[in-house]
Amino acid sequence: KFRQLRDIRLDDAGWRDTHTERVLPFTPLTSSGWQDFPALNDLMPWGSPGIKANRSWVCSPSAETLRRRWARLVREADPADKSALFKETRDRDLSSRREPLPGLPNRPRTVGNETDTHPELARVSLRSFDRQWLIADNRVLDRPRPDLWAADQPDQLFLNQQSSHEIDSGPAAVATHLIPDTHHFNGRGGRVMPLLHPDGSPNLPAGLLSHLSRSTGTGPVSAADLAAYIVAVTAHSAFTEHFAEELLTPGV
DNA sequence: TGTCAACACATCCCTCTTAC
DNA sequence: GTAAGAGGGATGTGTTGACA
Repeated sequence: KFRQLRDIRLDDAGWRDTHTERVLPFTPLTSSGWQDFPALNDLMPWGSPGIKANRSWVCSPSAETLRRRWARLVREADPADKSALFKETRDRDLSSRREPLPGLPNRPRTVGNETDTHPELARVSLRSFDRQWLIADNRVLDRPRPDLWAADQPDQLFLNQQSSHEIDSGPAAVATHLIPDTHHFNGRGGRVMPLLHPDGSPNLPAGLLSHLSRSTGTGPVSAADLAAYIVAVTAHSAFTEHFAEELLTPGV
């Protein structure tokens, strides 16, 4: 039923997906049925890497620990010590000014001039099945991914696939309702595909749900139904073992 | 139109831990 | 002791948007 969604042609540069115009590496034809299925990117076109703080102190299993760290940073009077505590990088330093993340309060001061000792905290998915607290502040996150924060909503579901490294065991995709870290999948990158856009509309090709509703004959198919189906098919080791050779090229 | 800063993405490197 | 994997972080390259 999905076959018509994947239409790949050969050109001078390699295999090109005619829907996304993405050039794919040469891969041999297989008898596993891999080519018969759509890529996850085809079903959920919008994706993003997860958040990347580039400093470990902003994340902890304990919210109280983060409050203590933040208060210690804000109260530090020595500029050198404050800089060391903060761990300045190319993208964030004590003088950085940033727009607030969607849905979070504005903090107009730089971290260097901050006086509020109460940080904004959020639950995030640091690794698969590893939920932790994060200081949800654009001034301390090198790659905060504002789009993901904008898409955070009660019915949201983030699917995550390994997009940059091969996998040879375990599930080929994982799901979480919390905003994932960039290394959420297995500590090695991964691409996050939200089920819903920031405006609440499904992150699916136009007409897909109605097509599935008609072709399956099971009644209305919702975005959540499709996400559950994707997880049921891909998020277990049997899928990875069956398509082990194909998964040497990252992407599900 | 050119410059610059911010951002996106991928990749590489270093350190530490764990298994053998 | 050594190799492999995991985790954290730096950085190269390209894109985009603001602004002079």
